[in-house]
Amino acid sequence: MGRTKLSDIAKALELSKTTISKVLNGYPDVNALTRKRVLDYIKEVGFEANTQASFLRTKETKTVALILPQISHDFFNSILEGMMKIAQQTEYTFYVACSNESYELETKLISKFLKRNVDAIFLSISRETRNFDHLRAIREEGKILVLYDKIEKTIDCPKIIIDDRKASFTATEHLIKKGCRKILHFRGGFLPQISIDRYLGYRDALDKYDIPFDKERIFICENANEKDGFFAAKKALESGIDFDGLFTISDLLAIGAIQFFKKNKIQVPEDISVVGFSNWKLSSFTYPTITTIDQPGNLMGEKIFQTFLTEKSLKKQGLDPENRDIKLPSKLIIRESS
Amino acid sequence: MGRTKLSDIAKALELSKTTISKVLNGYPDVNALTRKRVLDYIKEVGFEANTQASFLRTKETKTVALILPQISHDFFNSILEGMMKIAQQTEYTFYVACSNESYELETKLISKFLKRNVDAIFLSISRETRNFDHLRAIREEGKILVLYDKIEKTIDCPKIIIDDRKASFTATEHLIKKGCRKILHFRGGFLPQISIDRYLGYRDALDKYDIPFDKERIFICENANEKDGFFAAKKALESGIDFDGLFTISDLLAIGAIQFFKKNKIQVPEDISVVGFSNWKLSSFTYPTITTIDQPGNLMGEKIFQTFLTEKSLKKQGLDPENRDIKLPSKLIIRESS
DNA sequence: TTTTTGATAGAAATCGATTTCGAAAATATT
DNA sequence: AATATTTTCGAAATCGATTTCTATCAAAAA
Repeated sequence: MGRTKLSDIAKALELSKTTISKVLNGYPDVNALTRKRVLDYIKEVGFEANTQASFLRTKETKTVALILPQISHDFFNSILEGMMKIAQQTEYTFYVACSNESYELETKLISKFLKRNVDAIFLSISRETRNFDHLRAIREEGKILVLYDKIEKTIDCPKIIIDDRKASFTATEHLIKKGCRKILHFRGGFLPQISIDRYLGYRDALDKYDIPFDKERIFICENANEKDGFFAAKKALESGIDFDGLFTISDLLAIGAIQFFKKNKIQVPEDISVVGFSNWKLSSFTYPTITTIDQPGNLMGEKIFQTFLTEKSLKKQGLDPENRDIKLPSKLIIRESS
Repeated sequence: MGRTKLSDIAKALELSKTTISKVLNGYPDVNALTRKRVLDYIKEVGFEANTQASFLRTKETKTVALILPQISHDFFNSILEGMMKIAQQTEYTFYVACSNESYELETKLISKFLKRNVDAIFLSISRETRNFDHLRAIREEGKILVLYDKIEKTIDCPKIIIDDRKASFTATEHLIKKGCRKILHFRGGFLPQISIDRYLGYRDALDKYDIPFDKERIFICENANEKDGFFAAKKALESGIDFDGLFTISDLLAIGAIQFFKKNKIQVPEDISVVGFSNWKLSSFTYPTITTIDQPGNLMGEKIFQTFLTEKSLKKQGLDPENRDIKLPSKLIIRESS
């Protein structure tokens, strides 16, 4: 038996494959009555063209690939969730893969997906990535690239990001309004754009309230996890510099730091107010619960996919899109740690 | 330009497409020297056959689909993670989708993936699902089905599960050894096999230690989240029955219950010992931290994929596999709540 | 020397769709 | 009534591989 195919439909309706295909693809040279007859029958038997076979002529697979830098991360998780919700309603299916913050794996995955002829690749650049030729290759193959969260400004493609600088400004301003004047900042590495932007937001807030910046209060945490937070807090205490606030670029860093503070009888928020970033689910279950920035992951997932769809339709019309970057707003969630 | 294809290789080596294809697919009627020449050249230019085109003859897409019932759930997340790690090393790519515990969406997704001609579907059955015809349809189309975690015993296919009954036994036994004799059990609905098995494990432990079973101590929580845990605890307290222990089928239920207990000055673990299930990341950050059962999600993800591979190779050899179910061990993680 | 066999390679059909181009019929124009 | 134009449809080529079947040539057997 097997799945019904175009030729089955043609035979059943005593028409040619050509005509059926024309109806399917909206060609004008089909009689209105014939068209209706075909459409009715197709709906009745639930026919859909075989994507693999169509590909040979159309070069479209109706397939996209989402590459995440991490998988066990609430934010990337909710991006995945948001994208699923919206992509499942379309004819598209999507591959998911994880670069594990590795440049090598990232290039391998992209090459694999290009060989699979995906229509688009959605990528958040890995922490390790310094070279961007593999991204240009995507566009050279005529595929659509959408960068999200960790982007590279010099690549010509749509980019969906959180307004990190503003979010950081809000977080830092919150600490200032709580009375903090000596605010530590646990930042990420030097390269990822988000790490830079969050640092700049922190500086913006200090500037606005005429608080002198002291680079001794900045600590770099390459891996935004509890351990790094714990040790950064340790380094801060041992450095002898005084502090009354802490803004970290991840909730896990905040948790690690708070664990260290607890151990050393530094009370949160009495002695030091702490603000994290990302609104991990667990940040509302810790003791104390953690003030943080909520990133709209679901929304971002949806926007990525929608952006792909509009990009595709623009391309089909031969139009050149411009200013296609999207900045999503974030929200300060105030909890016990501040 | 475009990607190199079989005919390009044939032209470059002055051979026919046939011969190249034969080398690719291991046919014997190719001269050893010719074979080497082809293989060398293929490696040099990094050629791989176009999967979509191959499909037309072979009916294989080198594609599988993973359907998760929930996405924001640490356990299912680590399954995804484990599967990625192993699948990324193969030529396979995989689609991911989420049924959201909905029967309707589950059937839709399966039908979508079958239309996409995936080689296999990996499914954890949704909470709502009562009818299993859509699963039989997968096998009737000649595709491989692997059930994991939430399985249906009557379907003839490989099944990968955690030994839930034993895990529950261990968890309950742990409470008994801590001195509890009046142990509450917050269970799931009546249908999912895991809910039944965990309940049976609880009973097993009571039986072993000659503790009378009291059905008044069983509370059903349809949604294994904090809210349900909170209200189940409330109902337990209001029912007037006494208790000194609690075993729940999810960490979130435990967290919700503990929140209620805290509010009502019932101390954990002094007044009541609590054990959850799943080892969510957050269960080690709550106050108190939660004793729980760790499910090897990564391992399960790997096993699912490996099982598919062996199932496929058996099928190719025309062998009928038997006893292909895998039960994975779990581990009790003892923390402050008990 | 002739015939048989085995090893090796290619021609052509095929998978299931799309798309180009031409033919036939219906309609409009002169 | 003759011609031009539209409408409508289908034959056949095509996409990039696989697979069957046949052809060739050399070596072995007769």
